[in-house]
Amino acid sequence: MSNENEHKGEAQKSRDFLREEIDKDLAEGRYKGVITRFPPEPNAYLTIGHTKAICINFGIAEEFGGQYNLRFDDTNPAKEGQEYVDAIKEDIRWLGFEWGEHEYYASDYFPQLYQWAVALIEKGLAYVDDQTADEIRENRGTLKDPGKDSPYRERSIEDNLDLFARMKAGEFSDGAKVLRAKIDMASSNINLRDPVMYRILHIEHHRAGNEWCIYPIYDWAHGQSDSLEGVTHSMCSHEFINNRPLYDWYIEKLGIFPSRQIEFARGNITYTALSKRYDRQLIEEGHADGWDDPRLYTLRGLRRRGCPPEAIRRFWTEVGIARRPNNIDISLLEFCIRDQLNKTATRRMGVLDPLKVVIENYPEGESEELQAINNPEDESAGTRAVPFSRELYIERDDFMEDPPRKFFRLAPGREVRLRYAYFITCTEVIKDDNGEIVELRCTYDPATRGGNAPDGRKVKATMHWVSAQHAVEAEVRLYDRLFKVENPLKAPEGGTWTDNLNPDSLQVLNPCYLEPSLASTEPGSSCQFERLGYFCADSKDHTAEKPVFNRTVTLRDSWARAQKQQQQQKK
RNA sequence: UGCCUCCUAGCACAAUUGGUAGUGCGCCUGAUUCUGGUUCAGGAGGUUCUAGGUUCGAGCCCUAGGGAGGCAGCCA
Repeated sequence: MSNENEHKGEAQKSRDFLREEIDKDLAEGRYKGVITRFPPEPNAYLTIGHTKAICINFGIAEEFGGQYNLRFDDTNPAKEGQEYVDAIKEDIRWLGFEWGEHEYYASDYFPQLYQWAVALIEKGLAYVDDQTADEIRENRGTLKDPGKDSPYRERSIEDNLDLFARMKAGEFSDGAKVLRAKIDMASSNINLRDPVMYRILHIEHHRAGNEWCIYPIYDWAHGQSDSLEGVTHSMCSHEFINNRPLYDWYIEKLGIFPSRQIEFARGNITYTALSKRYDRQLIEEGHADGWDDPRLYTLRGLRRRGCPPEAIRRFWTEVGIARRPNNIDISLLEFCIRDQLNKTATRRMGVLDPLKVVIENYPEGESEELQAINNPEDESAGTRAVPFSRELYIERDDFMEDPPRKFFRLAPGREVRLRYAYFITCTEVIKDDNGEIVELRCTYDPATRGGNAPDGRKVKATMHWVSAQHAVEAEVRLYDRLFKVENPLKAPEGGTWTDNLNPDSLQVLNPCYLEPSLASTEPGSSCQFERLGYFCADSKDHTAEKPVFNRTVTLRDSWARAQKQQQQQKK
């Protein structure tokens, strides 16, 4: 009671216009409760772009104690299929929403839609048009100029009823006729220039089979489906704003439950090309490895990359909702991923670019186990044992022979801490004929076991390491942004958009050396490689014998940032 | 050039509906730390697209202009 806001969580963020509109509708008694829907077309895999609509529709319904429906907008059998239905359901569940019994299909409404179409014909509000697709397009006019009435516009109701019935009966070939709403060919809103309601398609539907050869167009199916389901708030992206007058027209003329469509701006994200068309091209041309390529922003790709679903939901609440065009910085998503994983991911040690270290005063052939904390942010995660021995691997860039002033890590004569283990001091650098460093000789201080010096002396760096004889060999895939420019769809002069691809978006490291506990990681699960980043055991290729990890995102790294800045200054 | 929507720090959004601008991310500084992570403290950064007008007072209302995006599938 002391602070009501504390219990509201996300909802206490200042209210966006959608929630305000719903508040108003409820207060005015326009609707008694809240029912929303997410209406995917089952013709592609979901991307992070779709999840904004899911989070808004499902999230708001949940918040208002209402109901949310998953409805497949399966009105175009030419492009749709069951495999997408299954994939979409799986992806939404992974995101964290459960629609329960409220799973619907526009195709289940085909009979009702047909009856309503007949009703509109009877009211003189719809007619069968014999014009070809080209003629219809020509007569629609342009953005500036009004359209022309179809020569078939004034057919009698009887003729229309008869023709429409025969369309349904399969008497006509694809494209021979359409049913159109009779509205206004001179409307400044092109959607109102006698929009097509039905087209003839002699194609089997993945659910309705061969029962139908006429299929409703989006505008004619969508609003009516909303109404049938009692959807109160049909929240969709901005590009449908010009369709709203038509949405309202159908509902009004039919006199059915008045669902309300409200539009919000879709979320554009820097460095991404969120569209099935572009993803498909990337896959077909081999720039990406399939719909679950970890560099893609499909939900399958994100999942395989190791992005937790909580991060995606958090991302959209951080972004907020507005009507203005936007371009969200991808680093906000990265922040959400790190923040989530920081709280939940167990810590492990893994060396990606190994440099051998021999502890000269550590007895040969011996080893011991040291206790390491699994997650400093979560005490309940407990501890584990990590083996230590005379020969170790450390990260190559944790050593510099001739370090600059602010480099705190290992260097000749310098003492650092090996995490959870000992202080070591570098005594000798061994190089090959090319002058390449191949090995370091060090000594350790047995008194610092566990990582602290009894005499209280400090070191400036703590480094991760792996015992050579106990290490597990693994492949690690370092993913980076797929594109090197913020807006990948903007082709460079004289080139195409794929010229924007980042050639270094995937770097495969092999062999990497990981602490032994990592071999038993479950495919798909995440952990932090200390000091490096968050990694995820690959859901396809990872096995105990041959571990494969994907880098989800690096840790924030102020040292790397400073380095980068220095390099840029030199230029 | 028609219609629709929009314009507030680098990015995304707020501003109790007319009372001289805040939040998160990003950036910078410092403290803490067995992760150059986390956490904490502090800081920089805005002519609220422009110009007029109404008003004691305008980010908000009015007028004009500018800019961005969407719309001409028998796709959704």
